[in-house]
Amino acid sequence: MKLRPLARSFFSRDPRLVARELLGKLLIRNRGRNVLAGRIVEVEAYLGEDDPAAHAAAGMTERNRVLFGPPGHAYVYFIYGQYFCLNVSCQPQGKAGCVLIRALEPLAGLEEMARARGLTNGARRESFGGARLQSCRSRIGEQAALAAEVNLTGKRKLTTGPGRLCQAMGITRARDNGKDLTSPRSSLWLADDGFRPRRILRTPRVGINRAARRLLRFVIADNYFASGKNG
DNA sequence: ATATCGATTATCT
DNA sequence: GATAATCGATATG
Repeated sequence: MKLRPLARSFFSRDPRLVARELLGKLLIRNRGRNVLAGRIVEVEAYLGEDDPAAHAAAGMTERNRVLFGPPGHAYVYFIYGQYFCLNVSCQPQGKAGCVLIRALEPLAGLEEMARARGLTNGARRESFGGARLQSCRSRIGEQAALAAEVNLTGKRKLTTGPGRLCQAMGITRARDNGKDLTSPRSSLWLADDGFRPRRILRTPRVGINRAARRLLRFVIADNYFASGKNG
């Protein structure tokens, strides 16, 4: 399947539209020979200065200035003393707004991700593949299939959650804040592989106090890798 | 299965 | 000095 980068114009719109349409797209990390990739399955829209929950609400500061710059760039911030979160700037230059990427379905570089997340201990180490799960079911039987599902559970811990996915892909403020996400030559970029979500859910945003009732979280319905419920 | 809590620091008031 | 767009561990039903 061919990968198409997302154009600058894709991001130069209302964050609610961008959020909805980012579902199903790919986030790709190029690190020399290594490629880490995941499909976006959960996002949140943060509007401009009229959204009290947005970092842009109080106007431009040193931290959030990427939000006021050109669309399609990474806004990475540090939170709770230990995690990073990745956003994509939206709206034309001068107008703030962004989409927070909250969960990925991991597709490539899972061993690397597990290492970055500190999940390489013991039984979780091996066998992340879906193909292997199929083969377990047919060849080895129920016992092994059960073991493979344990691995699937582990797989969910790689990139479900905004802090986790940044850790898995090595995304930090120092490395990635302000980076252009529309170019395949960038070490971090967004792509369309033709996938379209079947059904999309809207819910309140997670972990905020202000404007807590607005339905600005978008999730691919029934996706195993979205945060919250289990698969 | 749900609830609560501690970690740890850049950023803003 | 208080807060925070989180996570993982622990406690409890």
